[in-house]
Amino acid sequence: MSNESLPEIPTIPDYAERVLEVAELIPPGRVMSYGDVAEWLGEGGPRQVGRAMALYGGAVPWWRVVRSDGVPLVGHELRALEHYRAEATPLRTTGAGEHRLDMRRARWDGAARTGGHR
DNA sequence: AGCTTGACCGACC
DNA sequence: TGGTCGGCCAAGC
Repeated sequence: MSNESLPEIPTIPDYAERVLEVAELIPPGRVMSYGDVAEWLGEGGPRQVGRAMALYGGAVPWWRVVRSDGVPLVGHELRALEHYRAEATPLRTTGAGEHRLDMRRARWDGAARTGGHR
């Protein structure tokens, strides 16, 4: 018998939960692309990771999971850039004066290594 | 069952 | 540097 007075507990799909875990592993000042996360996870694809982040990413460092071209999350550019500046994440300025992540330097592959070093 | 949509990606031009 | 195109894979309608 379910107690109808209890608050509804949002259930997070298992896959999404794994995505969130990976997001939490990314060290400050570094980022992973949606595709990187999917690849490391060995399941799903970039779009699945994107969906998971869109729906449940609010509780984790969402700004460290980005598009592979380094464009800050649309709709949250301000907040994201604030974090990047605070974490000293490598940025680059485009000709139009827009800030984008310098993926060459900011991309983190540490999680892809089993052991350890670089 | 089929079509559209999405916090995507890589190749091309 | 920047725009377009096709592919991708699951969720919604």
